[in-house]
Amino acid sequence: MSNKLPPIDRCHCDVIHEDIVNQVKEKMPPEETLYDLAELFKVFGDSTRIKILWALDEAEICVCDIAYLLNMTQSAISHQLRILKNANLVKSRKDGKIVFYSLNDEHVKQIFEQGLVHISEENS
Amino acid sequence: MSNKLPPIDRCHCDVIHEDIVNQVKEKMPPEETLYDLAELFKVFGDSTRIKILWALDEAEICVCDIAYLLNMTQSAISHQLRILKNANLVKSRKDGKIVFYSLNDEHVKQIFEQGLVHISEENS
DNA sequence: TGAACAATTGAGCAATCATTCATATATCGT
DNA sequence: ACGATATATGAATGATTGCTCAATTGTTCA
Repeated sequence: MSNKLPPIDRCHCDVIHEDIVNQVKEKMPPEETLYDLAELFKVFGDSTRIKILWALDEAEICVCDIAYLLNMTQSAISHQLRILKNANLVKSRKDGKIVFYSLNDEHVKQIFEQGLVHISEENS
Repeated sequence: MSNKLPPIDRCHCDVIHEDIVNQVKEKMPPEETLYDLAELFKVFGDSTRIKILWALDEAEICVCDIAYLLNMTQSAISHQLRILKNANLVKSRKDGKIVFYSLNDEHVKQIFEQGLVHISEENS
C-alpha cells in the first residue's frame, strides 16, 4: 500500500511541526466544549446585553425599567432578555403584569472583571 | 411651568421604578468601558478563535500548523489571527518565512475557565 | 535572478444578528 | 366585559461577520 501522505487539502505548507501539533491536540478540550464556550462569549459580545447583565448584577429589574435605563425600546430589550435566558444567564419572576429579571449565574461578574483587567492592561 | 413629565419616547410604560433605576445607574461603569468589554467578548465569540487561543496557550505555533491543526485554510487562520492581534490577545514573531504566534495575555485562560464553569453548571 | 513557499490582504458572498415595527398575549382596574 | 398596560413574538431590514478565492508580499535557496 502507498504510504505517501495524501496532500492535505486544507493546508499546502510543506513542513508541519507534527510533534507540536500532536502535543497541542492532546491538550485541547473536545470540539463541542469549545463550541459551547464560543456560544457563551457570543452572548457577552454585545454591549446591550453586557449592560443588561451589569444592571441585573446590581438589582432585580423589570423589562420596562431596563428599557428606560438603557434608553431603548421595550421590544429590543425583550428580545435580548430572551437570548440571555436561553443562555441560562438570567431568570425571570412574574408579578402581575410585570416581569422581573435577575442574574442566574454568580460567575458572570467575575468573567467581566477578568475582561476588564485585559482592557485596562491594553491601554497602558 | 408644566411639571408633567414628557412621555419617554423609548419606553411607554407608566410606572418607572426611579429609585432602582437611579441606584443601578450610579453603579454602572462608563458606557465606553462596557462597549470595550463587549468588543473583547465578541472576539472570544467564535469557535475558530477560541480554538486558536486555546492552542496558543499550549505552545507557540506557526500559521501553517494552526491551519493544519484546525483543518482550515491558512488564509482563514491568518484573517482570524489578525483579529486576535488587533485585540492584543496574541503576538507574533517572524523567523524566516515562518511567523510564530503566541499568547499575549495570561488572563485569557482564566476567562475561559470561568466560562467553562458556567457551561458545566448549565448541564446539571 | 527566479522558482518555491509561508503568510498577508482585499473583494465578494452567504449567513448571522440587532433592532424596528406591527401584532399578539396576559393581567389589571373599572 | 372592556380598555389600558406590560411583555412577548414574528417578520423584515440593514449591518456585521467568517470564510473563500485570487492576488500580493516577503523570504529562502538553488
